[in-house]
Amino acid sequence: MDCNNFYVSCERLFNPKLKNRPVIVLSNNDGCAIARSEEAKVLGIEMGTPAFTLQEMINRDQLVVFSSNYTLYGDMSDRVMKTLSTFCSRMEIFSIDEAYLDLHDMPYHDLLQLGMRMRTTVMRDTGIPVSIGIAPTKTLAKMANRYAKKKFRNPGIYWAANEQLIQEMLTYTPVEGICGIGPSHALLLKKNGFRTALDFTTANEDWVRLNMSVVGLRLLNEIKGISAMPWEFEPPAKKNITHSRSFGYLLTNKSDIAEALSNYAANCAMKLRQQQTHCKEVAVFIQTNPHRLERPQYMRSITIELESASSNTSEIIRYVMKGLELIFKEGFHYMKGGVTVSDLVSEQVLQQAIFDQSDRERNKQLMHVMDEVNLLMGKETVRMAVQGSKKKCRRRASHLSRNYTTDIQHILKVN
DNA sequence: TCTGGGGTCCTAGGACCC
DNA sequence: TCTGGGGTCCTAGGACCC
Repeated sequence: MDCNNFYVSCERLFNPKLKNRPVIVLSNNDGCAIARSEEAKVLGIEMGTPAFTLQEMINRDQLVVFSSNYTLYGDMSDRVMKTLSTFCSRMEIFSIDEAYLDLHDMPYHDLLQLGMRMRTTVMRDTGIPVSIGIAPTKTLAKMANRYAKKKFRNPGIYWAANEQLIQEMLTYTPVEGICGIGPSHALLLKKNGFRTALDFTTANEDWVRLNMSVVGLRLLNEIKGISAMPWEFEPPAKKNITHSRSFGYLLTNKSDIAEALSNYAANCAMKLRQQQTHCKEVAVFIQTNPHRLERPQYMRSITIELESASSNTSEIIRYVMKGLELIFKEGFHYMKGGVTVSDLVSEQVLQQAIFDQSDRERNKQLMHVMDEVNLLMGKETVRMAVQGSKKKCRRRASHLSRNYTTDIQHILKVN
């Protein structure tokens, strides 16, 4: 199952006038287009088109544009997933707008009918249009989903129920349309005479292993109908957590960058606590604008090992500041920076460093109180001094919609 | 002025061990 | 004719996903 133009669909839901109009949703900082309505696709707007190149269309009212509103999309995603899970408990949520359902043991003879019911129920209960592909393996199911979108838009569903229907789909799908084949492998395959997914099924296994590693081999099996991707019904714990952003403006002062990075660090620390892990490594990077080749470029990152694993906001900020000291160079216009925490360990199996003097239990309570207050009063009510004031938040989002489903102040009023 | 952010997995090669 | 063999761990870089 895959939601159609998900972010755009969420925005339209609360703004029905946007039906049949070209609509796009922009990335963070209103940088580029990351979701497009069908009408916007027809206008030729590609994924990743920089927003400033679309300004004229927006001014002439030919295009409606939104900043991304992840509070809204996240909540709508929960609703879609909950609705789907009433049909089948063996469900793997793959991304904010996609899920795999294991229909293997479903007591249905006609899976097409089941799929139709899922679609209409999700539409009725959440208002989000979805497409469904049904096939023997995950990769084929995903392909069936794309095939449904392209060729069977109206029912929005494709069931590759037998060899012949699978073959039709494989013939139609070019190699780059296989999920898992990116631009570089697509090029390689085409150079070697494999144009469609059906061509790929005839590829020699040793050749695939050699040129595309075990990942390619797995893919080959999957499109031959042999399942090679295990199910993950529980979301696995994250192995890294990154928070990185364009600053919104070019920064030259170390203190401004420090403020931004400490906010990113605080976010990482909060996510660590949410999944009950600590990190043993902190990495920081800063970079200038790579699109401005005429200006001096600088980009550096550094990874620092912690003395003992931590999820403490002030401690992680301290390491990030230390990293910044080491990599910052005067005289550049910095555009973007980020913090990654890695080498994560579960809170339970913590080992304290021998010379670690800090009062762990007390700090833990402090963090707990901070998280509770922030949960109750809104994100970032309690902050570390180095994070600066919330008002100075530089994120650009000039076309933000309301949090219709999560904030009582934002709820729609009906006259 | 202006071009996103957050992940995962795999491989080759080096360092190191007995 | 010929230099031992068999491992593990780490890292950087590549490829891919939404």
